[in-house]
Amino acid sequence: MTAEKTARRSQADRRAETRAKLIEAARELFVDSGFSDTATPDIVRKASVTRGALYHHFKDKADLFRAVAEEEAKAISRHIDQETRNVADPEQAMVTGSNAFFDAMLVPGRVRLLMEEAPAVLGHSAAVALTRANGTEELHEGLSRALPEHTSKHIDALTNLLSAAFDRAALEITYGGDPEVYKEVMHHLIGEVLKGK
Amino acid sequence: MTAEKTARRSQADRRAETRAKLIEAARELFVDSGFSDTATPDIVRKASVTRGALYHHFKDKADLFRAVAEEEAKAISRHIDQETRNVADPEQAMVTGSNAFFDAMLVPGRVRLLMEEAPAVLGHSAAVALTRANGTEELHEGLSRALPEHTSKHIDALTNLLSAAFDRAALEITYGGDPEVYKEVMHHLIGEVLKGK
DNA sequence: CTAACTTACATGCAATTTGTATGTATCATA
DNA sequence: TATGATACATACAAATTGCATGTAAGTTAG
Repeated sequence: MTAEKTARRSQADRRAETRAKLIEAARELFVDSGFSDTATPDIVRKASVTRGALYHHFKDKADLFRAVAEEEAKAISRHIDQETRNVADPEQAMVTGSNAFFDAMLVPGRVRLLMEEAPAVLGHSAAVALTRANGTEELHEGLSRALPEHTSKHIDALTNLLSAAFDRAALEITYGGDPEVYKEVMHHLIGEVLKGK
Repeated sequence: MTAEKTARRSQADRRAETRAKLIEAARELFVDSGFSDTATPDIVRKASVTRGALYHHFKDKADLFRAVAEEEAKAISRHIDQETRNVADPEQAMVTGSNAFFDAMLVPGRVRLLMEEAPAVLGHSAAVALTRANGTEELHEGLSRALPEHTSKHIDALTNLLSAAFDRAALEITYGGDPEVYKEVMHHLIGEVLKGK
């Protein structure tokens, strides 16, 4: 039974554990204070490790932020995939996916991390690449089916712009906007686009 | 004739001049390196003033950034207002305003400052407040005329979401996206929404 | 089983950077 | 021209970052 009492942990286990502790502690502080107002000594204190561990696992502070943001994006992806997994109809998948997106974005800190901090810390390209995997497929799929006469470049662009609207809606909701209003308007928006065939 | 040879400048003139120098130097560096990778000693060196002057005029580095961003937003506003000034028809004003927006956003650095850095440095609310004055009136006006059956809350939200799409389009264009494609899709998007009456 | 090696961390340090406190020059005004 | 206010200049203390170097824990060849 592999002697479970602290002794003789495998390297992989040690590694995974301290990485996880760092990412969790960093997430909390980045959410509370933002990237540049969070100091590495605070992070490691909260994680109960040393700065040496941090710089062993991550290239620099921004690299740690990247890891945090990636975890967050993956969690969102997982949630959306799980919700839409059994929805066959493309149009229904868009609705379900959209609701799942808003649902996932309610988790405290996600908006702050992915939409406010990430673009500045990682740059726009890297930031959208993170959320690129979030329900975009369902949206893209639905749009290209509904608008077959459009070129793929146009569909891509349209997906991108609607995706930006989704992001803004989530942003406004976390800043006190009425969730129902924004969801309705968002669905209205998509509805009009789909109708426009 | 107020002795124009460096001597005896008015306080207001001194003030305005060093403020302008600081804002201009800071703008260049913030655009090139981002907010947190720009150091105040570099800013004042480029502006040919001292750090004392900087902290006399601005509360802190973020306050200087705010001034830079405000200047930028005002410049955009001026350009849009100028272009739409003589357009009476609300629907035409939306088209003209939209083109003016994209035009204004082509000025190097604007996207970086207002859309990438500002949300992280000033927070989302302050950042959107800056661009709130940018062509939003034309958009809001056009939408509420075309969709009279919607509540004002819904019109506000719709304006906000379309505004986010505009922003994303400008962002993608500066990152190499095809301007024509994004403009077309943006106009298509608005067209569908207006039609949907 | 142990010596050699690799990985994971710990600690100390040097360089920047920020904001402030305090001093000085320039301008306005009575 | 004296007095006050405004606009800067300089010095400094504290905080922060990344790296360099040292040590311990884990892995593997023989």
